[in-house]
Amino acid sequence: MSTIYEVSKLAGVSIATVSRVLNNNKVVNEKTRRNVLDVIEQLNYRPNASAKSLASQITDSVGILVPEFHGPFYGCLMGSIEKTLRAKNKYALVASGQSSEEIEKKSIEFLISRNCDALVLHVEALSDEYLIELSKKNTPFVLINRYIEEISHHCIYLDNEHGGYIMAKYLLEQGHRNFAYISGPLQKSDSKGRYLGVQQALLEYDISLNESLFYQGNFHQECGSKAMKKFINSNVGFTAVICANDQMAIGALLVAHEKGIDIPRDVSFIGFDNSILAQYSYPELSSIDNQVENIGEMAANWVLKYVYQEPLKDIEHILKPRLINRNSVSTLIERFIYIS
Amino acid sequence: MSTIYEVSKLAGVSIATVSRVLNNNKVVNEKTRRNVLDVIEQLNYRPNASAKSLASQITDSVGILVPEFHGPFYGCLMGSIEKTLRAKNKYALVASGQSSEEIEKKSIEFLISRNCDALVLHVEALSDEYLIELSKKNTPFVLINRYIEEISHHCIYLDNEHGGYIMAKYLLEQGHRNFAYISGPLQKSDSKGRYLGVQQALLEYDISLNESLFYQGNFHQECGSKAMKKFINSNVGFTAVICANDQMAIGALLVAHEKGIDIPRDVSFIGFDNSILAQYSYPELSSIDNQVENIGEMAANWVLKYVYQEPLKDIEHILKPRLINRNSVSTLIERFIYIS
DNA sequence: TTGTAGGCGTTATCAG
DNA sequence: CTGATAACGCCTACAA
Repeated sequence: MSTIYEVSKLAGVSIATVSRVLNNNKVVNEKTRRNVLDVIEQLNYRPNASAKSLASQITDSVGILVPEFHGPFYGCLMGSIEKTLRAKNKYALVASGQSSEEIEKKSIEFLISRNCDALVLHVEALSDEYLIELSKKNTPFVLINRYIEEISHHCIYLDNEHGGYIMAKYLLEQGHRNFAYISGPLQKSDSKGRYLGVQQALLEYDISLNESLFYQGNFHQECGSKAMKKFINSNVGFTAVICANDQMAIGALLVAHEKGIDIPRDVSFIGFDNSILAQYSYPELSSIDNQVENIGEMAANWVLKYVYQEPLKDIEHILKPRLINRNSVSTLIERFIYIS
Repeated sequence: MSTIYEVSKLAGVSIATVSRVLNNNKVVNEKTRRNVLDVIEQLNYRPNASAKSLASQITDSVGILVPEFHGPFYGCLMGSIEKTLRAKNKYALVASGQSSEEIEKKSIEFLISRNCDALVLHVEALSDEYLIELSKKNTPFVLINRYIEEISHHCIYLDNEHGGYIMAKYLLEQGHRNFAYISGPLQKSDSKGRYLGVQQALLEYDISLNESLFYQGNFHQECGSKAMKKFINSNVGFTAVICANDQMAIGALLVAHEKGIDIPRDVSFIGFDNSILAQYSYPELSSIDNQVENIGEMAANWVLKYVYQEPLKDIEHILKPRLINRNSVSTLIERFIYIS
């Protein structure tokens, strides 16, 4: 691999000049710039990243920490971050935190020790205090899908409450009045937000959730199945099941199938996340888009703007979810009209 | 951030000695090592990665190139690679190739220019020639799920032929004799392998595939649906549909549902990949495990063994798929016995 | 067993 | 506008 010295020698200039053209420093004469550029091409010279980092304190790399790489959410998130970063010649260094406080902590140190210019964090186990403390250190970071007031400028997240609101609202508008709700773990802020949003919509119609038609799950499929069984056994009537994510919705669908329930004729279902599962389920599941790609892009833009001084317009910190309608919700209104 | 100089000063030794204890060089006296270690702890010293790389020509980072980050396969792959690497304090740098020859090429240069010690490549558009040429350059690499004879030592891949064989064999053993087959694009080696394996199993039973019961798709869901429609319209009888991946199987399932076909009573289905979709489909889909995690781990081990000289046992280059049985295949034999 | 000193390939400050 | 030259922080012969 050729070095800046060889370029300077062949071009008949000093390494300082070569460095200037490499970094687009305006002061160099157009003629010498051309000449240097030619030699660079000719030698197929590529600057050494380590040397550059050592001298400039900039690595052009940003660390991404997510709980895990598989699953529909994090892949998309990383994908859109990398794509956005990459367009500006920045590198993505990745690590998984596995939802363990210790591993998340270590991963952050791991990434910092690699001199990442910035971090994008989707952490679950780390405390607010730790993150607030981290914000006082040297490495800037963005926090995905988590809101901490003291460092709100670092936070980019989905408006879960609005998401919960629109999913319930939609069902209400279709004429549904009797709901079952499968929640995520309520100590998690996203679950809480979704639940609050749902309740708010119900409140507007003076409806409250029957206790036997509420189930708190952990976002996995099996909970959805358990929940559905509980609902059916309760013998309390309902026409729609609202699920805090798609996986639990699928779990519930499976049980409904087993029990011979016709979907959406007998019972409607709506999920959250608009994950790939929603498209592939039977029937295809109506769901709430979680904006994962936009969030990733926004996070990358945050870094580009505030860390790399790229001229970008304002960062949106709160992303709004949208309803994606498929085939799992029936309109009671139409049917009613039709029948009568 | 403290440097090696500060450590050396406080410990009363030279930086060379500090460097030695950092790199576990045996020659240093146990007492001075302890002392240095203490000071390192005390100062919370972390070696500067850029400086280390510049001096040693080793970055401890390996580049991973996959077509995309989302989807069930690549997330798992990256996850298992990162986990394995991470356990040995190596970093994962990621890039997406987007199945475009140009982008794949640029991504490789991108990763090489970052001084990756090695690459793990899952590329689709790049030619064999390019990769063979690449193998002559400085940066070692592993090639995932692709076999090129000239650089076979670099290749780690699934035995697709065996996978095709066991999926057909299993159905045969359950008494099925009339098959429909939904293939992937046959110019791709994995599709070809799976197809060959299936044919081989059929051959053992003197069965050949009816042309109207063959469909070449592109691994996406819609193809599965189209294929299923074609099969049904052909009016040729079949009791089982063999699908070259899960997504197409799901597409076919959807159509089967629409047509009121009872699965698996009327028709059995089997997929390939054992992706998350297989668990979440209705009915849960029997499938062939594609060993993605083992492949990722093996690739990382390849790098650890041959690039970082970690003492590891032999690398398996060909991974064997396994049958994962769920609820989408019926046994004709039992039914026959039962009826008679 | 330890220390000295040159080198890794850039960037950036000062003179010129 | 260009050129010397001192960092940047670490590794590694070579010497002692």
